[in-house]
Amino acid sequence: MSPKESKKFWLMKTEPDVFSFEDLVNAPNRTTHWEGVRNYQARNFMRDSFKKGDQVLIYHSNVDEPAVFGVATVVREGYPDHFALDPKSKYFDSDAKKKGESPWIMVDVQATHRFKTPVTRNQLKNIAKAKTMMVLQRGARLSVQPVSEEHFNLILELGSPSKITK
DNA sequence: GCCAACGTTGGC
DNA sequence: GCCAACGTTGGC
Repeated sequence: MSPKESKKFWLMKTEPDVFSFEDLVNAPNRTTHWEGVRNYQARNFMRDSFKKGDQVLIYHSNVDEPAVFGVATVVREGYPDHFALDPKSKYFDSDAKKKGESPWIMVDVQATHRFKTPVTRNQLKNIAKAKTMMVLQRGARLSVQPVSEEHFNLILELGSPSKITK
């Protein structure tokens, strides 16, 4: 991939009932493996394009007030999501089990900055420069998506990030 | 809770 | 390969 095509900024959705930004902050070393992505396009981003040091906006979906809560960084690049092979996991994939290997990919991310003010979807919808963000488009279900540097910086300004030091 | 939009599956 | 049926996502 040429440098021009490489992406440095991403957005990842999570349902906070399942795993919230604070869960990430409270995880050992503020780091977790981002398992359970079961969409090919999202997987391909993690497999082919995620690089160490890339920055990721963490977005809460499927809640009353969807919003970006903070920033994480990629600390381990794509590797097989073995939860697909574990019958006890909610992310079990019986086809993968039959083949004996997982076609799914996860990455490790570490929380770096918490927003003093989460940047809400409603807020973004009212900002002209943000309207083209993928996450705001109607029917945009992709759970891992690229974000332009401009949009990333805009959201950082809006969120007043503070570095997490604990 | 509703339902539009989307991705996947499978019959043909 | 088409496309209807189905299951899921996720905003509202």
